[in-house]
Amino acid sequence: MAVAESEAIEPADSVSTDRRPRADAIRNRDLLITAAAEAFAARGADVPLEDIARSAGVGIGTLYRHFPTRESLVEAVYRHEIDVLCERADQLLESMPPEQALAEWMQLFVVHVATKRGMLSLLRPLLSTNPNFSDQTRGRATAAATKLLEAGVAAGTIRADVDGGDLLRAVGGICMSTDQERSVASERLVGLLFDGLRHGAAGSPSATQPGDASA
Amino acid sequence: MAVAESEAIEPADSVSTDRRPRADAIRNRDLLITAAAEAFAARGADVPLEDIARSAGVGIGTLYRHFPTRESLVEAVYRHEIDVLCERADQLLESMPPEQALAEWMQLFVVHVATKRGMLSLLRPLLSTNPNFSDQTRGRATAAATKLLEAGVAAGTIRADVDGGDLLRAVGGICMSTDQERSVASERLVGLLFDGLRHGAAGSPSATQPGDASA
DNA sequence: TGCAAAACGGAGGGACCCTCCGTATACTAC
DNA sequence: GTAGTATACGGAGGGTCCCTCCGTTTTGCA
Repeated sequence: MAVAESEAIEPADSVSTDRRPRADAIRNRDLLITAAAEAFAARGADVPLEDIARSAGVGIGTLYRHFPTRESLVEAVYRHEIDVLCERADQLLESMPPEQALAEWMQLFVVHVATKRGMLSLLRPLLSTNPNFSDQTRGRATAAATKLLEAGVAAGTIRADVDGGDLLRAVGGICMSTDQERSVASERLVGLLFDGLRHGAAGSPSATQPGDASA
Repeated sequence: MAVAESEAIEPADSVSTDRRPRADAIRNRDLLITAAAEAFAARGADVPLEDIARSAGVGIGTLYRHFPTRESLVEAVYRHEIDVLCERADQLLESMPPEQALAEWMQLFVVHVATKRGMLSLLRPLLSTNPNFSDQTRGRATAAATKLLEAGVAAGTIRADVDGGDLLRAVGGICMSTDQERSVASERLVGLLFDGLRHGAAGSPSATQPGDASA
């Protein structure tokens, strides 16, 4: 999985007083993020940074130049994972019916959370002490979820009384609560949730009232 | 603050196949717990264990013999803090009217949580992966809270519709949510909570219904 | 008072962190 | 193409902390 476009190097409107980074710098940064994502997922938040540098094929000095602290690396990995997830939402919507795209995306979300589990002990303090970072990432993810939901509502296959924020909280909550290694349970529960989203859609025979608490 | 009695060395009913520890071992263990509590509170969960050993006046080898892992030390400190808190509940009840004892104890609780804040990042995983340890400590604390409440109820100065578990959750929740360094806010909120406990006591002029949500 | 068992202390090897600076590489201007 | 320079790379090395191991000391019992 290539790191996506390294988030739009430089808006043209800014005077180029600070130049764009050199090509090798961009490449190495991406290699590091990819290697770090794998390492955190496989070996937890305490992986030696030297191992990450090695598996990315760069020197330890390069790692530290790009990411002065372990937290900054975790942050970059997290941001990148959110990027990928948002991007996939668009791709899925283009290639399949909205409700199927939504289902796929929710399962994708589970996988991504499982991947991030290793980083969790570092991610939590980061999110709680850094509100504008957490707002930003949450906002992006919510927007993607909303887009998927709205497409489903427009097609009449998804109920209209759930918004992106709700969906994210529900899926996230399920992933967090079933905190065991394997995510099979999460996948099943998220599937259940998805069925709930179909239930009571405009086109469905058995529409329920908004706010109805029935399972 | 001396470490209390090193939790009742050995019940007499067990055949002394395993002897009681030597006096210096007991003393050093207590010194280590005291030093660790201070160090964790002052410098967070990452204090070098060597510093703790030094400030306890023992060698690093001694620390490791008593507490093979950092977690085991954290656990011992936590257990000891709970001990002290429970003990103080009894002392307070003997030396002042029940509702005053309860008020004092709640404030004491705030101070103790503030003390433990440094250990929190190690304590959380410990509590969540080790259910019977958490049950045990929670049970002890709940018992102390219940005792204080019941004494107040018997005296007619504390309302009867709150149990020890509720109280602990409420006070604990307040301490956790106001997660800033200083605990002044916690102390004020806990004071507020205490006033709520007096409100609607048997002897109070303005009794409310159990379950009444009014402040 | 003597003697084992128990406990102590800290040297030392290993893992990891992070900085620093000599070397290599990619851009730019000509 | 080429020369020059800002930018980026790599990894040696010094520092911190971890944890084990074993010679020495202390304690409690007979």
